[in-house]
Amino acid sequence: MRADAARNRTRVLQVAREQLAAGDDSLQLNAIARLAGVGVGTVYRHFPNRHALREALSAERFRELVDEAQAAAADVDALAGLRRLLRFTLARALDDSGFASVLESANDAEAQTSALKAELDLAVAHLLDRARGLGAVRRDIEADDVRRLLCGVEHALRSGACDPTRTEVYLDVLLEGLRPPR
Amino acid sequence: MRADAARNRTRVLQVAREQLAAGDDSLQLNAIARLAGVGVGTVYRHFPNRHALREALSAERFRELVDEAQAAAADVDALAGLRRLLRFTLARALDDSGFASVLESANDAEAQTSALKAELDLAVAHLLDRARGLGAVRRDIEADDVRRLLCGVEHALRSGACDPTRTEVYLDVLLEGLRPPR
Amino acid sequence: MRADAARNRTRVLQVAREQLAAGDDSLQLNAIARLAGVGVGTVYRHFPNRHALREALSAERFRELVDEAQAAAADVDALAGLRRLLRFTLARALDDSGFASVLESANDAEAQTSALKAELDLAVAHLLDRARGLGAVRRDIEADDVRRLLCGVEHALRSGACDPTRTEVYLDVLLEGLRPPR
Amino acid sequence: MRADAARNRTRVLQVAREQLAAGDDSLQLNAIARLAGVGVGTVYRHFPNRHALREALSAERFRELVDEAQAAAADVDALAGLRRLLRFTLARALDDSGFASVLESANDAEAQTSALKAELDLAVAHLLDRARGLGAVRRDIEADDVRRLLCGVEHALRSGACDPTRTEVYLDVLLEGLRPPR
DNA sequence: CATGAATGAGCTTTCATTCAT
DNA sequence: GATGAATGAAAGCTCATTCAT
Repeated sequence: MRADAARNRTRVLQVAREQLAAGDDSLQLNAIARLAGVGVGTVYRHFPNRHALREALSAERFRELVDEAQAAAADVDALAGLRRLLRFTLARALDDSGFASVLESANDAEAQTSALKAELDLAVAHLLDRARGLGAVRRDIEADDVRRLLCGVEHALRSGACDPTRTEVYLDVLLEGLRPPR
Repeated sequence: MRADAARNRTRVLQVAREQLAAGDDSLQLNAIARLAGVGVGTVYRHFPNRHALREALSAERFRELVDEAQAAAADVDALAGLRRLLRFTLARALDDSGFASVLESANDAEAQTSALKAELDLAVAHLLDRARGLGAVRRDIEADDVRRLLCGVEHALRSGACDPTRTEVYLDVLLEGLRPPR
Repeated sequence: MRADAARNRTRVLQVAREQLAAGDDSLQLNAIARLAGVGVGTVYRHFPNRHALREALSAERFRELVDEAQAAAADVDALAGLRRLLRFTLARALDDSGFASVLESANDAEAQTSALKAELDLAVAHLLDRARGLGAVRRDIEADDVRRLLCGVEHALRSGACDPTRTEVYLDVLLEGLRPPR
Repeated sequence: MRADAARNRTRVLQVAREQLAAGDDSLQLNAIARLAGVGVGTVYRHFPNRHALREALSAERFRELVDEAQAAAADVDALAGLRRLLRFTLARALDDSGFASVLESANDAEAQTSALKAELDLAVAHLLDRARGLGAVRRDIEADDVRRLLCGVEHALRSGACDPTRTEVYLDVLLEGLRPPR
């Protein structure tokens, strides 16, 4: 990538982050372009739509999530690792709706996002396999399902007053639900 | 309500339904007004925003859901009733995203919707109470939680290819998750 | 027209005039909207394109031209009237390129412009008829031709350094050319 | 000029001609570059703007016009030569708006164009001188004026439905107008 | 209360031009 | 000199919402 393009890309991401920090989730590409001192065309070239921008904004945190998942997969106690990973992911998704939407979307704008998602699902698949060995996870659930269900829980938590006790309860419901039926 | 007002309201709802049936979920108030041969202002008077319109469109089906919930609450087998009710609700929400959004929203536009929701939650509360007596539902879950979690599951199902087997699995995960932890 | 619409229309025209006075012939609808404190949509609603705006800006001066043409048609000396009218029109067209483009265009955006043009051509037709009676105008030339040829002369004058003596010469060439061939 | 530069220049001109032949008068430098398999920068190096490209595209036909003018200047019947030359030029300008714009412009992009124009004006000046001797052209008209007035006539013909009879009439008006006033 | 023209913010595309490589 | 990705100004459309009539 050309140096000036990289510079502009960085400025755009920086401004977008400032907007989010200021409590504006709308990520209006026009406004961002103006604030970044850049033409709209430049923003659209780098990020063809809002979702692509969200993906770029989430890339770093997604990388961290993948690391976390890999650590969890290597945990001695698979069940504890699973619980910790889901709690970690849920907290992050609740904190950052952009991140949640990237995690949930079935249509990635950037190949890098799909790659990260694949890496995540791979680590989670290992984790699930080991947990299954302990009788802690049912047979008909894959990494993909866990990701989707977790986003569902995040959704359920968002729809209503933010109540920290609900977070723990819903997370527990999910973990119990993942166990093989009695 | 004046006779012409009632007529207009009916026409608007009818056109909105036609639009949805034609596969257009956008419910653009301008377009609906035009197709209904009515001013935009008239549409806005009856339905201050898209969500209010969705509520009106869902009222009938919501009423049916409440009936179903009351029947389930009266079922001899509370657990079977719960499962049947959740499956019924999920099917409806998956079939009709407007209905799903009304079911999920914490901010009702119309008092009637809130009333229906209260009636629903009341019936579900009874059902849960009885199920709890059978050891089939954990203590820290209310009717409200069930509604939100079900919407979460609906969300999880939507995010990805429509796969009927997933519907049953996710529903099962939810029901298992609702049971008291082992 | 609604009072607010009329107000906005007026403001837009006023700003457009200011822009022209400031030497900016580009008539950018976005810029005008901004300066007029009005949305772009409003400008586009009133004036679907730049040409429509030019027509509106020229309406008054076009009306004056029609009056002048009617006066010329009533002149005792038809030939003098014709010469005076052509000189008047040419001066105006050279002074105001927007006016010239409205005068020349075959595709009017507003019906009012077409009406004015018809009125102009009617007056000129009378004038030509009388001049023909004096042997001062050839048979195969209509009012429409005179208007187009005058715009051609304006064009010829514009293409090159502005030289007042050329104006008189070219005008004379046109008037001599309109006479019946010897 | 380097061999590859010459090759590129040729390819660009060829593609531009194909575009014009296909009815696209916009001569978009980006599109032409793409179709020519060449960078935009290369097109801009050869032709700093659209007008420069038009001049290059017209060079050959302009050369032919100059030849025609020199032939006319050598014609025994100066008046017939003048008429023939004007008719020839007008036909060419009407057929090719790019050619017309090059003929008309007061600001040539390429020195070669200015040279051709000078050569043209010289031949026309001779022709006019001889015609003046026959009393067929007024004193206050130069070759430059004839070129501009002819472009004016072309303009007048373009503004309106294409009507071959008008071409002859307007041309006649011009020739009559060029004669000394009675 | 009904009406719908009017409003204007926002979005996205286009394209002439620049400039880093 | 060649290259073409990158730039950003401008254009003009869409549509939710308002408000004069």
